[in-house]
Amino acid sequence: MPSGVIPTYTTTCHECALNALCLPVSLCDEDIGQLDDIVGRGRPLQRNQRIYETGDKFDSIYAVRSGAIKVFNIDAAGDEQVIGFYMAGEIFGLDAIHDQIHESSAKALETSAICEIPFQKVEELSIKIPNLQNYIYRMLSKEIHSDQQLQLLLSKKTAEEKIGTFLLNLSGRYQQRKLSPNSFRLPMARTDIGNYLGLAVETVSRVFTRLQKNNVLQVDGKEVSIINTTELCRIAHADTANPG
Amino acid sequence: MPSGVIPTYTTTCHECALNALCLPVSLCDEDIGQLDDIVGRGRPLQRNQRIYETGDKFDSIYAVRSGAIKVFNIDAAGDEQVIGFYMAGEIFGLDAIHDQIHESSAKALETSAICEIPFQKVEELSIKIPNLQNYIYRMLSKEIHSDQQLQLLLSKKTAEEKIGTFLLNLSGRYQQRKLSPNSFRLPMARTDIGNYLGLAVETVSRVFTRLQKNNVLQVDGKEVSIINTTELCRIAHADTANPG
DNA sequence: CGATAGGTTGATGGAACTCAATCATTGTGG
DNA sequence: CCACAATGATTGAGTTCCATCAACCTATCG
Repeated sequence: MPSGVIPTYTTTCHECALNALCLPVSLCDEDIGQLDDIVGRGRPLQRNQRIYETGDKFDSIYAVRSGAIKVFNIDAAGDEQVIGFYMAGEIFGLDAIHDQIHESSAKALETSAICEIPFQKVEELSIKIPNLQNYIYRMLSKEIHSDQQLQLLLSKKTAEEKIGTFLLNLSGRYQQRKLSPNSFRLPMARTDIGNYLGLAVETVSRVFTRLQKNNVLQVDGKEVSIINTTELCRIAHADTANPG
Repeated sequence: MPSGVIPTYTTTCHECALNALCLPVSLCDEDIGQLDDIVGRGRPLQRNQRIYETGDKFDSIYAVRSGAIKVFNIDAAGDEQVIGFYMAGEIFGLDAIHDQIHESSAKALETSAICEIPFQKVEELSIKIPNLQNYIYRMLSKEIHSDQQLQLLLSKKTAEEKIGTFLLNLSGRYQQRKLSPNSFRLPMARTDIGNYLGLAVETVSRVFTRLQKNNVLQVDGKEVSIINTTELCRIAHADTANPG
C-alpha cells in the first residue's frame, strides 16, 4: 500500500496510533491482522452526523479514531438524555449486544472518524483467539464498572462535585492519550454536560464561572485549563486526578 | 444421587428452578452438564454475611439462587454507597472482571443461597461452547444497558419518579420469577433504597406514606402491595409496568 | 445583517436535605 | 422473661441547593 497519501480512513490497526488504547495488548501481529480484516473504516463523519439511531438493528460496535461521539436516548416526551461521551480509542455501542437492537442513538459532536467492527465477526474471531475473548469480557466489564461509578456520581454528589469529577475524568482521558491533562477543549456543549450530569445548563455555567473566579479553572468557551488541580480534586472529593 | 434429601446447596443446574433465568436457553444438556461441573454451591449465607469485599482478588462471578444480595462501595469518608440489588436468578460480580480486583463489596440482605462460578473456567468453557460465549457477551451487555437506564433515572427524575420506577422494576422482576407483581416483600431497608436512589431515608419514607394516602400503594413495613398499577406507571413516567 | 443557537447572569420558588424528636421493632444480657 | 439498648421507620420544622423563568450577550451562518 502506498504511504503518505493514504487517507486517514484506510489506516490499519497496525498503523493506528490508538491501538495501544483500543486493542488488547496481548494480541500477536497475526491476530491483529485478522482483526484488521473485519474492521470497516468509513469516511470521516461530519458534526451532528448520526451513527445509529433508536430502533436500528445492531450489527457492529464502534471504535472512535478521532473526534468525539455522543450517545443518547430520546424519551417519550421527545427530550434528549445523554448517556455518555466517547473519545479517540474508546469503544461504544456495547449496550445493544444484548437484544440486538439499538435502544440509544449516537452522533458525532465534531468531525470524527470511527471504525465499524461487525460484532458477529468479533464473536467468531474471539472463539479462535482466547486473548480476544478475554479482552472483550474485560472491556464490557470496564464499561459496567465505569457506569456504576457514574451512578454514584449522579445520585450522591452536588453540582460542583459532579462538574469537578467530570472535568477530572476528561483530564485523565486526555492524559492517557498523551494530550495535556491541564488544558483541553470540551467537545460537547454546556447543554450536553448538564444533561449528562443531571444539571440545568444554567447551573453548569454558574459552576464554571465560580470555579474560574476561585482560580481553579480558566474557561474560555469550550477551552478549559485546570489551574489548581489539587483544589479541583478536593472539590470533586477525588483522591487523584484520574478517577476511572 | 439420592433425591429428596439433597440439601438445597447441592442442586444441579439441571434441577435448579431458576435455570431458565440464569442459564443461556440455547445450551444443550451436555453443555449444561459441563457448566454444572464448574459451579460451586456453598452453604446458605446468613443475613449480612459478606461474599466479597473491596480489594479482594476476583475469581468468580455469582448467581443468586435464593434471597437477595446488596452490592455496594465504601467511599473515602467511610460511607456506604449502594450500587445494586440482585435477586434469585441474577448474576453479580461482573464489574470486577476488568481488573481482576473487586472494587465493590457484596453482602446478603437476608438468608440467601448463591452459586459461585469461577470465571477462568467460564472463559475456558466459552471458547469451546460458542453459545455460552454469546450468552456471556449478552449478559454483560444487558448489565451495561440497565446501568445506563439507571443513570437516566438518577440524573433526571424526582423522588416520586425514582421510587415509582424502582418499585415497578422490582415488580417486573418478581413477575419474571412467577411471583406476584403486585404484592411482595422488600428485602432491603429504607436506608438502602434511599442510598441506591440518591434520596434521604426521610424522603423515601415520606413518598411511601404519600403513595399510600393516595391509594397507589399499601405499605406495611417491608410488605408492599401495588393497589393502582396504572397510577404508579404514570407517576414513574413508564409506559409499562416492566421497565427494565 | 437579521436570525438562530449557545452561553451567561439575575431573581424566585420549590423539592428535597438536614436536624430533631418520636415510635416501632429487634436483639441481648442479666 | 423482661429491661434496655440498638437499629430502623416515621413525622415535623427549618434550610439550602438547584431548577425554572427571564433577560441579555455573543458567535456563527445563510
